[in-house]
Amino acid sequence: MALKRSSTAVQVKELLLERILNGTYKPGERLIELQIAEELETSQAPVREALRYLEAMRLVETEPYKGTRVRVVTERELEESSQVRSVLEQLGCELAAVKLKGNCAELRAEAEKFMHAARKKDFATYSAHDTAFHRLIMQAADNQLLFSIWESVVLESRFLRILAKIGQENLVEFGDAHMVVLEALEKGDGKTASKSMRNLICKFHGLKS
Amino acid sequence: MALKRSSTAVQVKELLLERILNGTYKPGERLIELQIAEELETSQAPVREALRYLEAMRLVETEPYKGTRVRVVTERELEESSQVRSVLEQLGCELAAVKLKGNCAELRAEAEKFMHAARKKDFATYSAHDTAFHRLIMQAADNQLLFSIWESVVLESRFLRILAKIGQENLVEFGDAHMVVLEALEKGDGKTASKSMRNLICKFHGLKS
DNA sequence: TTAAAATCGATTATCGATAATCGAAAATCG
DNA sequence: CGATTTTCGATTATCGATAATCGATTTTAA
Repeated sequence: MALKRSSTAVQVKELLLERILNGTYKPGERLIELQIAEELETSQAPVREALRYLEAMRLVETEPYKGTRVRVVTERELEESSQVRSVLEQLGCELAAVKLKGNCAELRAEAEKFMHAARKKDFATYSAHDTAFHRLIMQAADNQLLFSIWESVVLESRFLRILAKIGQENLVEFGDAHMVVLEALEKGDGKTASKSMRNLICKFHGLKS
Repeated sequence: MALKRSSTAVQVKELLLERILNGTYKPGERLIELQIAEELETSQAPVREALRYLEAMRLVETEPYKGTRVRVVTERELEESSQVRSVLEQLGCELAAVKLKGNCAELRAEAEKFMHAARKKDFATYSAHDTAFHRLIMQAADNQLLFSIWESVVLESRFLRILAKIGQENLVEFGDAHMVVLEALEKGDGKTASKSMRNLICKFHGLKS
C-alpha cells in the first residue's frame, strides 16, 4: 500500500467540499465546527483547518466569532465567472488544438450525450456532459495552472443556474454551438476553436458584447 | 474604532504571506510551526490554520508529518502563468476600456515611471510600476473575480524572474509596447487595447505563438 | 411600560498537553 | 565492516480544556 495518507484536516475538507458541491449544504447555510467534529468523530482543530482551506477556495466565508457559512454566489458573480471562463477557454482551445487534432473521439462521445440530453430538456445530464466536454479540452491544453483556475471557476451547481437562464428551449441550439468548436479542434484549428468557444460562452451565458 | 478585528490565524497568514512575497522566506524554505508560534507568541493551532490558507493559495506545499515548505515555482509554471495572464489581461482591457476612456492620467503616471526605470535598467523599480500600471487596468475592469484571479497569478517575485529573461537591453522596448495599450484605452478602444496587451505579454514573456 | 444592563448558552478561538510520525544517529547482528 | 534494527529528538497532528465573543433572553431601573 504505497498511497500517501492524508491528514484528518484534508479528509474533512474533501468531505465538506463534496457536500457543498453536491448541494447538501445550501448557499448561506451555517457550518458548525463542533457539530461537524462530533459527526466525523474528530476534534475541533482539524475541522477549523478544513474550513480554512474552503475559505481560501472562496467556497465559504467566515467572520471572527460568528462562524462559517457556505458562500452565496450573486448573479453578478455568475456573470463575472462567465466572462472569466470565456477567456480561460479561449486559451484552452488554442493550446489544446494541436493535441486534439484528429483525436476528438472522447469529445464526440460527450457531445453526443449532451445533445441527447438537450433534446430531452434534461438539464442535469446536459450539465454533466457539457462540463465533461469542456474539461477534456482544458485538460488537453496541458497548462496545469490554467486547468486549476478553470476548475475553481466552473462549478456545476453554478452552471445549472446558467442553464436555467439559457432555458430549455435554447438547449439544443446551445449544444449545437459546441459543434463548431469540436470540428475546428478536429482539424487542429486553434484559432477558430478558441474564437467559437469564446463566442458561444458570451452569447449563451448572456454576456453583453 | 469600527474596524473588523481579524483572528490570530488571519494575522499570522498575512505576516507569512508578506514574508513569502518579499523574499524573506525563500522558495523551498521550511516553515516550522512551533518556531513561528513561539516567535509570534501564539500557539501552534493558529499557525497551522494560517498555513492551510497559504497552502490553498498554492504558495506553500505541505506533506503529512513532513512539514511545510515555500513552494518552488518551476520555469514551466512561469510560462503557464504568463499564458494565463495574457488572456486575463485581454479581458481586463476589454472591460476597462469604457471606464478608462479619457481617464488615463494615473496610467500615464505609472508608465512614465516604468519608462524612466527602463532607461536606467532598474528592474525592481520597473517591476513595481509596470505591475501598478497593469493593476490599474485590472481594477478598472470592475470584475472582482477576474481581479482576484489575476492577483493570484501575478506575483512580483515571479515577474522579476520574467524581467531577467527579457533582459535589461530589451526593457525600453518592452515598456514602449505598453504605450499602444495606453493610447487605445485613452480612446476607449477595448479591442485594440486587449489585442495589444495580449501580444505584448506573449511576445516579451517568451511564449511560443 | 420602555430602555438599559446583566446574564446565559451556543459557538468560535486559542491554549497547552499528548499522540503520531519521520529521519538521523546509535546500537546490534552476522 | 556493512547491513539491519532500535532509539531518540524534532516536528507534525490532534486532543480536550478553557478563554473569548456574540446574540437572545431575562432582569433591573426609570
